[in-house]
Amino acid sequence: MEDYSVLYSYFEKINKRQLSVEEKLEIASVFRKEHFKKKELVMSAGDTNTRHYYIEKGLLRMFIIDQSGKEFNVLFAKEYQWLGDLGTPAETSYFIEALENSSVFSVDEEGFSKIIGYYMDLADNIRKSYIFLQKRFVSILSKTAEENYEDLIGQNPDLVQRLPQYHISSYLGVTPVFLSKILAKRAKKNTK
Amino acid sequence: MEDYSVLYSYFEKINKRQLSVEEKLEIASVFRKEHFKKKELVMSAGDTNTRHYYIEKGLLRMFIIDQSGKEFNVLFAKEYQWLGDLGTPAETSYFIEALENSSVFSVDEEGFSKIIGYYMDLADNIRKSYIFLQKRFVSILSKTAEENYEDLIGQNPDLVQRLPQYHISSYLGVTPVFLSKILAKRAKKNTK
DNA sequence: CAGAAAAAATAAACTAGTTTAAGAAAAACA
DNA sequence: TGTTTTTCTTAAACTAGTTTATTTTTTCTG
Repeated sequence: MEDYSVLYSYFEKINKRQLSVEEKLEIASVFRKEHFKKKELVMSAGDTNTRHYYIEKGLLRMFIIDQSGKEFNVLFAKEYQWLGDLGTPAETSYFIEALENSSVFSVDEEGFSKIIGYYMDLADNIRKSYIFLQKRFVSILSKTAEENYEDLIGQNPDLVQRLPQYHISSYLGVTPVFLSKILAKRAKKNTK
Repeated sequence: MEDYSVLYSYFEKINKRQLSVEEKLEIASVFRKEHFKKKELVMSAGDTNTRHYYIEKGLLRMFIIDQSGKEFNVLFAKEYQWLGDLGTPAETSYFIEALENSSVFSVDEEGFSKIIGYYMDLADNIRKSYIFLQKRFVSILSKTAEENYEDLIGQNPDLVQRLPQYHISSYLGVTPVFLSKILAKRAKKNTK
């Protein structure tokens, strides 16, 4: 029997009270625990009815592949964060890949609305994602790659540690080569 | 007495039935009809409890001003479209400005949830905005400004007519000078 | 319709970021 | 632990896009 305690804790936290045995049973009945190995694909463009994932452990990325075949990282998600295509059940244009061996609780759209609806405002959830993306959008367009890197390291120092550089560069919208240049410049500054 | 017929039609359309007199009265009681002259500011960064706008006539832009003082157009909205900061009631970081003399129906967050809730799924609305923004984000990062211009003209030919070039350039994330270059190149191609 | 103001075009010098390629360092693995 | 694979660095030539400034064109207004 899989351990659902992290998931229960999550709901107890947002709900600010203990869960009853019945509630736990219901949660366990709609969520499925899944394990993904590093490099394993969780979902692919073209999939319909994609699931939502609450991450127990690990690190994943959501990305797209554009017409020219280039990958572009839209976002990263780690322990205790949600990840999924909010556009479901429509056909997704995103891929999700595990960057570390990860364990997640997954739920389909139906279960998501049902269970999440009890505890949190779904609209509010999407709203937050929207606001996050808007900020990221403006930031990437209005700042230089160097400034955006500084912001990222300021806000998510651990992510920078855990991710290979070429994933960060893709997140920042620049080539790995250019990010490497930025880092070289940065390193020089810091020794001086 | 202001004319609310465009607003009623909107609700009748999404609702797929006629509205009763009582329903119309309720709508009229929560929505306020407002007129904005070209260049007039509808909302400003720092405002809280911003309103939602359903546009009867005209064209507006939502934009931010970054740290360096540069403006950046996030989106345009015209007749029969909704516009507003989905993050309300929190302090907004956006400005909205009328680009043409415009008339709109405005409603506060409370009225929005109340009335809109009857007819449409609010979450779904935000979800759509989110998906739109995600597409735009990826498109701007993965394509050249020239490709993005072609996309825009393909999808919104009228907008390109109605907007001054420098607003389009800001929407595309480039300078007006560079957009002008793109257009010159385009014009040459089309005469050849 | 003239004059003023706003918007667009053009030019030239510049910089942020790309591309390709090759070697160095680090990580994974057997 | 040595070997293979993956990741990172560096270099050099290039391109997309910026900046500043000037001129031309278009739009607005009295």
